Amino acid sequence: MAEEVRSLNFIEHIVEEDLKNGYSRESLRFRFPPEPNGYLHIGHASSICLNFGLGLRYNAPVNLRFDDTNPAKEEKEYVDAIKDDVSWLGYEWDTECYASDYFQQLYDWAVELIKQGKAYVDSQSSEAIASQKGTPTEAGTESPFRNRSVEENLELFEGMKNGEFAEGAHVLRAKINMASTNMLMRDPVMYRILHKPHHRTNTDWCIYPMYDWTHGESDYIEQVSHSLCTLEFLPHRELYDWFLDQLVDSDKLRPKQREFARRNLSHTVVSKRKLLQLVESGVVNGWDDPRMPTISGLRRRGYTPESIRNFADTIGIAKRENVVDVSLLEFHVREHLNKIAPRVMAVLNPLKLVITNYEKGKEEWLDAENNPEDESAGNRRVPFSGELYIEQEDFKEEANRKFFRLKLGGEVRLKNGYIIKAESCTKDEDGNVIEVQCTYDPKSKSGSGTEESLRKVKGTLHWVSIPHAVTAEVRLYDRLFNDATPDGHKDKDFMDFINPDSLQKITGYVEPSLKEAKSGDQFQFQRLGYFNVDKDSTPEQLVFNRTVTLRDTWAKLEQKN
RNA sequence: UGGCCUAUGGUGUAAUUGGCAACACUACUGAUUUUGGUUCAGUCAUUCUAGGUUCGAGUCCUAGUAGGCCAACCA
Repeated sequence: MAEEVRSLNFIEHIVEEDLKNGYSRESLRFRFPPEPNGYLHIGHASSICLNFGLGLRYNAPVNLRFDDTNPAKEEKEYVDAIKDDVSWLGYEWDTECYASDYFQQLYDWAVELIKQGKAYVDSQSSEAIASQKGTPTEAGTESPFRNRSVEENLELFEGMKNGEFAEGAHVLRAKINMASTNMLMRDPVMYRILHKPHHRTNTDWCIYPMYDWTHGESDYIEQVSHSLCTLEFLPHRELYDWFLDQLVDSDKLRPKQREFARRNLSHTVVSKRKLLQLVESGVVNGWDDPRMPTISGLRRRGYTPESIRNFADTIGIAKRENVVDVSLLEFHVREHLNKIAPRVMAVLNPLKLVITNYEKGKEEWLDAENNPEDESAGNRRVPFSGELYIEQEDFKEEANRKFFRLKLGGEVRLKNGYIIKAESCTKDEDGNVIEVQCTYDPKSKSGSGTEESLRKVKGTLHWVSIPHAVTAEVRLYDRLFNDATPDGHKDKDFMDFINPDSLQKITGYVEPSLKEAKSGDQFQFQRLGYFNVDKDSTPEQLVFNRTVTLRDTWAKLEQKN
């Protein structure tokens, strides 16, 4: 067993340091805390892999906690989708938690804060409160309600809870410091009135705690040791700590918040608003469209959990701005699929090839290796006949020596089959080649062991026997955006960079072994790319998605010329 | 004009905490190959700038520069 030496990321360094300074290994606990207001995307995947990866590394529990404090935006549908996605990525959470389970405890603590004179009910409009907030360079001014008596605050807060007031009538604020250089410390709102049913607590509550007054406290209740979030929450840390200061019991673990940079993927957008816009404008066909950077989209596209986990592991975690090139993600799917995907033959851009010296009506079943990378994958049989499809790109009447494919008078091997020689071709009135006639060498059959079968020819083509071919709908996906950072331009909207050719639906011809392929099955169409069976697929009408093409050095060569 | 964070090849991350700048991807060479795939070998850096401390600085200090975050009854 070669021990892989991976250097620690800065979060792991922090944990190691804490371990050295008295934290016990048993006290470690992490959490992944999504708000159930949308679908998880590749950015969340990084966070999931970070937190659950830490759990695996330290054998520590990881909670899946839903940060469900805003009933206006949240739905059960999202809770279920999130659970699905985390599970699919291959992780098991210790406890399924909901911030809404802590509403009563949070309320009791808030009452405690009021009694200590550290929180007060403000009865101004949100606009008035905002205008008193000040700016980053100017201190704010104190609310006229800041010094209400404890009794009055208690009474009003209870009234808020009991539904005696309209939305917006009052809020509960922490009494901290209106002159703080940190805007978040200027008497932040802890509770607002929302007469909206919650997907779990229904109408039990009509006041809802804000993020800052929920997150750290939830971490504390769950005894999470390290609460990891993205960098934009860094200014929240002071407040996170202030709230904890008010209520932490010295014999219990005190959670700490640490921040890392969110990962940005090139050629994509990830904000919920923008993803929603893509869905609603019909640019894509839903949240799980294979072009979407959502986890469900990636899954439908044919990405494997392993490939996403390896990707997350490779890009690591740090604190600086970043744009990870999508080619790294593509590398990881190819790497994984190369090991596990059975090879099959499919022709997507057919050109008819007739073998003139092959006996009319004859068929043969040729032996084909399922996966050269995996001996245990075994073999299958592929039907061969005198009329085949090959790719149009694989034939030219004339070409230079760099062209390893079929040209008139040239030889090529048909994968798993015979060596053929192109003799002539026929064209339509526009001059397009519509059929190629060739002859084959009957002694050159692959695996037959004859001298002729061992003969080296430069090119090998994939093919499908026309009488045996199964037609299938094939969806060729490409990047959704033509720009590396579609939402990184001040003067242009990200929608301006939509790639109009991100989806091309064609009819392909596949070998008959694919007839039984089921939704989710993954294949390598040899020389073309990796494809999976879409959920739209039926036994009558197969549907394949192209996950990613194979690396194509020939295409690059051609492009240069 | 305030506070805070960040800066290492084209990209992302490392560097035993002051000791030969490493790994992966991309790109480019070449070898192997019944997938122009895979695999294998190789090429690509004034560590943002300027000073300083030190035998020695990516790492420490000072001053700049650039980028990011912060004024929701969102999370």
